Amino acid sequence: MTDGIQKDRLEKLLAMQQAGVDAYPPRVPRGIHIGPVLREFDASIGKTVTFCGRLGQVRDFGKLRFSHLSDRSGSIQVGFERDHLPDFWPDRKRVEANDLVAITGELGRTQKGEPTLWARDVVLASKALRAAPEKWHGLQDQEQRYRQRYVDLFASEDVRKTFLLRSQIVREVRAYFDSLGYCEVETPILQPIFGGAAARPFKTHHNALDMPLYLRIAPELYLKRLIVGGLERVYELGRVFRNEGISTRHNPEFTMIESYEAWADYRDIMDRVEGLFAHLCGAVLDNRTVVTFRDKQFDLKPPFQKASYLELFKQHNSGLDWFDHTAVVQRARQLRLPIDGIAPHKLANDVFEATVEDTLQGPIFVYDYPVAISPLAKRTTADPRVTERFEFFVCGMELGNAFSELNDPIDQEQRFQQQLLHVDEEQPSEMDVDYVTALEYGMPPAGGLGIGIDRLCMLLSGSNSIRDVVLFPLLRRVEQDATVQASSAPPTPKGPQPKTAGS
RNA sequence: GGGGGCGUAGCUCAGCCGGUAGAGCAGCGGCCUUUUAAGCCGUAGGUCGCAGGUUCGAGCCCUGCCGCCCUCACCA
Repeated sequence: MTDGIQKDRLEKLLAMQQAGVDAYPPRVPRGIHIGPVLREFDASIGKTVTFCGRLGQVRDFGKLRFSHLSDRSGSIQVGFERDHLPDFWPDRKRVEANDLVAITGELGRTQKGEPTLWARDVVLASKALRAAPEKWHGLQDQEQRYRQRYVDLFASEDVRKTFLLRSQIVREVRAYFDSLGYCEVETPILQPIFGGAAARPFKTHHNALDMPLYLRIAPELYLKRLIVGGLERVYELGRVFRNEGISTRHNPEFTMIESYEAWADYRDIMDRVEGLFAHLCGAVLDNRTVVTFRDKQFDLKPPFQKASYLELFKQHNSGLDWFDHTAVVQRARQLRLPIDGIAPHKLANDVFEATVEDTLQGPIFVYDYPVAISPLAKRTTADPRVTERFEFFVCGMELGNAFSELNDPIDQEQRFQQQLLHVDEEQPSEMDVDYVTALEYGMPPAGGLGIGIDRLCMLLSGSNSIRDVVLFPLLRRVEQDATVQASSAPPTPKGPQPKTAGS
């Protein structure tokens, strides 16, 4: 722990403590936010205020010192004058960049017009024992940015802005569904049978019940039980977990919203998606509709493009029929896709993803997916091989998935049976019988929707990696420094070391 | 899991052909009451990711390992 602590800072701390200063006082004068004051600064000149925040680099002129003080809302210059700070002056060099302080002073401007808080009282709120990253370059090391997000956040205004934007997006997504009469619900994260998507789950165990459990890969099957129960419009915004690869678009735990609306079909849900984007552009992008993502511009103003899944498949595979297995295998071979042991419908979808997905600049709705890859969606009346389902894409990235929910219990049971023929790690090994039972009690026609909130945030904030919109992305654990372990647990001379909490 | 790149002072980065470990910022001492990447003078600071190997000699070459980034595969 003492590894990164700077000796000089520790010495300053000790010197102040010996002089009777509490470097970590229980409370300090509470201030007001800097940002609002700066926005109407001229009206505040001459007033005495208190600001609390983190101190920036000090510019020292002997009897005069300047620094900046930053809080969440903004940053203002602080002027320290010897003649106005008789009590603080002896400690001036012990309170330095990165320390947290509460400063009371008079608002004014310098000769060059810079808004400045002329300090009259400085209270140390918390002494920092580590230095902040260099002001000019900031924190460049990606790994350190993710592992020590707290540093990244205070060192970079852009990072702060991104996560404040995310907070706003989440709030406005909720507001949108709330405004349509949806109610927010919470369903189990620990599930005895996982379902609602195709993905490998995380497995865990409940001791008292001596029962294996899975962390949910989707809330879908529980939410539709609530539609059976008559809640009519529900959504859940929360974490799901998929035990799969990590990439710039995938984090093992991610946030998604799923919504279900009774008496609606997938066309209605398209309207919901467009409505949501319109709402978000208004509420979090100041009515901008064009965003820059991965060096391209995308106009999120509805209506979005629409294209049929099977048509797109044909277009990008020289007229190939999705259902012609022999031809699909041939094409897959041509594309050098893995073929062995892949179920026909999965292979055909692999070909779709390999040939079509990257071309979907969007925003675009891709609609009417084959039933074989849509086990929970209702068939179209025109073609029973196809379902009323759409996904929507921006920049080749899938943002969401929606369909007219299958409410025919007999069809649903058959499809579950069908899935059990191709059991792999991504499929539950048993049927969710209770879900079928729920459908047997009768579920109204309903339209459902799932949206990846992290990806939505990537798009709206222009972030290239999901890790830039997840505060603490999953990273491999690094072995703690030996000195840390030694100081946190007394060494035992023999026998195996008990594992410390968190290991 | 495959391919590519990276890891040097608290931070940002140099380091040639293998020959004493470098700069800027931050720190410390000094000067300065209008700076805002302040300036000037001085000073201190290193497990070169870890472990081996080759060599008279390794930050540099070789092998293994650890971690991160990009990319492909799987997925949303």
